[in-house]
Amino acid sequence: MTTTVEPVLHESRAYTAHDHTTCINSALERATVICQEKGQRLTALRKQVLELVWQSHKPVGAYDVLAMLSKGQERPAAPPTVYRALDFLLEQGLIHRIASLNAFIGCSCPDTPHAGVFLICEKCRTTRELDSHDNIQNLKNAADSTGFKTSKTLIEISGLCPCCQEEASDE
Amino acid sequence: MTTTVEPVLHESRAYTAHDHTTCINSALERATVICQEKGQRLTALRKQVLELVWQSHKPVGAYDVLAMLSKGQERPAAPPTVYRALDFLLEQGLIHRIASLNAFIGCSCPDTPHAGVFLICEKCRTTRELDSHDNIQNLKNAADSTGFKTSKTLIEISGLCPCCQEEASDE
DNA sequence: TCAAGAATGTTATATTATATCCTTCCACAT
DNA sequence: ATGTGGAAGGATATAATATAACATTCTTGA
Repeated sequence: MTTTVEPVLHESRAYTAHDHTTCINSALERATVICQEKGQRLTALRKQVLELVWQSHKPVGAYDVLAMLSKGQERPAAPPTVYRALDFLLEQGLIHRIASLNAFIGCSCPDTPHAGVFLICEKCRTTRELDSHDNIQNLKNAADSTGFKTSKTLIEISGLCPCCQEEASDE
Repeated sequence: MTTTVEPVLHESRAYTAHDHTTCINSALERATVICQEKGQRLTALRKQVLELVWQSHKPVGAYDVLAMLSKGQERPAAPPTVYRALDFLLEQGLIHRIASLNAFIGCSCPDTPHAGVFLICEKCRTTRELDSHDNIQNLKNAADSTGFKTSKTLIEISGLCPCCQEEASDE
């Protein structure tokens, strides 16, 4: 007998219309708590950058954040400002980096550190995080069985999200 | 009962001393045949770039290739020259791109198109390609079971190769 | 209150990648 | 053999991403 492992979607709302302010607020609140518990300083800037990353369910480039951050400011922010904030958020596990897009996305389950599996829509870029712990473990095992010692896994899956598949079939 | 799937290492020599000219030559020969069969033109430039990518079992940056290519030339090559050759080699499946390093590595089994699983040593950067077809398939299934339609998978595993683990324990 | 370290600001530059236009080369039909 | 069309490569410029290095400000705790 085989145990079927159901993949769990961390951010199940990514594809459907929803009150996105809830996503943002809950992300900010959780971040606040997490940083407090760890004795890390979620400064105003870092919080703002986190909020900007969470503006959508699509990965955001550092320079997009930079532009949003600078909007309306007399003196625009400089790249290191953003990269440092992003680095902090990465370290705290509050965001993930999507290597194939050179972009960043809010982590939908920052409470426990984890390697993400990302489903990236090639059409609309909406990106969903999959909790595929067993698959990751299997990969790790495969790697380690060759004598390798795994420290990080990076898994990015590109394709079409359900919405964009529908649109494609309409045409 | 469970079937244990043994991972297959495509380039088993990556970590051990070996006559690397054999690796290069065999890669070039296979590339020649593959392109001939597909009616693709493996021009002198493309062949040279492939050879340069194969100089080691570590991913090589486009600008590294550029520098090697320009070495000794009166007029150095320009970036598009290299990127075009690399794009061609990627399309033909003769090399892979390692997104986490913005670098390229020769494909050790270019005869059949495939998604790679890469074991990247964080210390010496030696990178080995793992044939982990079943794991990839499982991941795809997990993704597709959520309504996603997978087209590409990117899997990069960082850690320590056997050699660098030994060195670390020596210290 | 002051000192130390963390965070941010500022300037400059490194690194990676692409757009565009022009020239050359090659395969093929004539 | 020769012209032609499209692919390949050369050349120039610039876009996009990321970091180095140093100055200033802020925070926290002694």
